[in-house]
Amino acid sequence: MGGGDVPKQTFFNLELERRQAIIKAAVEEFAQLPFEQASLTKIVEKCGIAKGSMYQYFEDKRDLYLYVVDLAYEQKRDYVRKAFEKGGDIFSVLEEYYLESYSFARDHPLFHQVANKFWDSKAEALQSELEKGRLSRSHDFAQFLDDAMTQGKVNKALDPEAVFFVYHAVGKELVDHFDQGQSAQFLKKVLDVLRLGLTTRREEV
Amino acid sequence: MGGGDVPKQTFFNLELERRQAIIKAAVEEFAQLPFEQASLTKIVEKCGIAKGSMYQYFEDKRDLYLYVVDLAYEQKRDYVRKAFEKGGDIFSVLEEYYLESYSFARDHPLFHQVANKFWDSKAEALQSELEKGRLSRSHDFAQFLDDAMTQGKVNKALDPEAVFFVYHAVGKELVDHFDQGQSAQFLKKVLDVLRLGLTTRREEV
DNA sequence: CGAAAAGGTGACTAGGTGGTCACATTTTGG
DNA sequence: CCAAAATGTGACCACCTAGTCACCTTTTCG
Repeated sequence: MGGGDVPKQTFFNLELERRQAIIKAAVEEFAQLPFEQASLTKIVEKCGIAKGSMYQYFEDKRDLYLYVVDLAYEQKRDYVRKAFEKGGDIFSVLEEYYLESYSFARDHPLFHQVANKFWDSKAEALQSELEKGRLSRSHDFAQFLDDAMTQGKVNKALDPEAVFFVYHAVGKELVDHFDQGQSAQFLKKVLDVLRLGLTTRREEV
Repeated sequence: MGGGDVPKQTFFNLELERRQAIIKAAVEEFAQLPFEQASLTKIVEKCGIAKGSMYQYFEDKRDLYLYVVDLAYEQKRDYVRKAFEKGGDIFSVLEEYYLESYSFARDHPLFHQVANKFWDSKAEALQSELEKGRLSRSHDFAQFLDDAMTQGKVNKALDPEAVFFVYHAVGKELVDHFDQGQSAQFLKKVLDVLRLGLTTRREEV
């Protein structure tokens, strides 16, 4: 989630307390509403600074938003990184990945909502950022899947693009529903559906 | 998608031409922007009627919106119905279903966008309508899946809720991407992933 | 000390929104 | 034919938005 212009230097010169108050208010607002509907006015009111001050720290609303989204993904990376470090086959890595995402959502619900809502943004001003994020994700997964297919872990007859498509869809839906208390049990069952497929297998797995 | 208050009688007393102009303008607006961001002012300007007139025909913005969404789903039903009439096993019905959805999106791109955007609505005023729609969908699918499992077409070891979850996620993503020119070929491949699962099968299918 | 630079401010602008209402026009029907 | 009912209208209301800028305060530093 590469930021655009990121905050100006003045923002980092701020006392910690003030900086944190701004971040807190912004995170709360952007967790509740998508970019287009979130209100900068409400943010400055919530953290008690003047409207004009905000424009000393950030170029505009988009700049503040992308900074907050960046913060959220920084936090999230600390969690999901563990899944890749542990290693194992593609299925155990994916399970670990979603388990870590789940922990992140539980430990940092506001950051989780911010990160998640980001992908639904329709605003013109965000489309290039979204495209960047999507490309980097699909590239990472393609690499990962390619290895698993070469190793014979994943059915070579499948279309890699279609596999990515399915995983992307299910992953997004999973993460979307973390707020609403989806259990780790259920996560396992969803991944089973993907692993095994719908039709009954004659072999034992 | 049961409407709320539906249009007032005055709307149906209107000359066809005027009524169609209103529908056309509303569909165009709601196809482009989600409910919250769509502008009633722009709609009345586009179809050349007075703001006040709109409130003679509809209770409010939500009422007009739900009417348009209803129209879209009426059209869509005419397409997807064919999938169920044809019969066949669960896999062929689902393939037919998405093929029909695809045709609908191609024939009525604006209606398709309206129907699709509906599910992303975050507005408080629409949540009860959304819940209604979701419940009726999941009920229909549950029935369908239950039969397929009883007949042994679908692996009985899978969790039905997890299967629904996966199908719902993938279905939504498929339909979302119809605008961007997804081919029938690709659709088949995505359904293959669901049918067969990721891990290689020892038996031939 | 004092001047210049940096930081803070909130009233203000311009532009939107959904919804209303007193009034004008048209249609209906006794 | 005329009154009453139905319909059409757009200026207007209250409320919101992102962003600006002239002015004030604080900090820096020669």
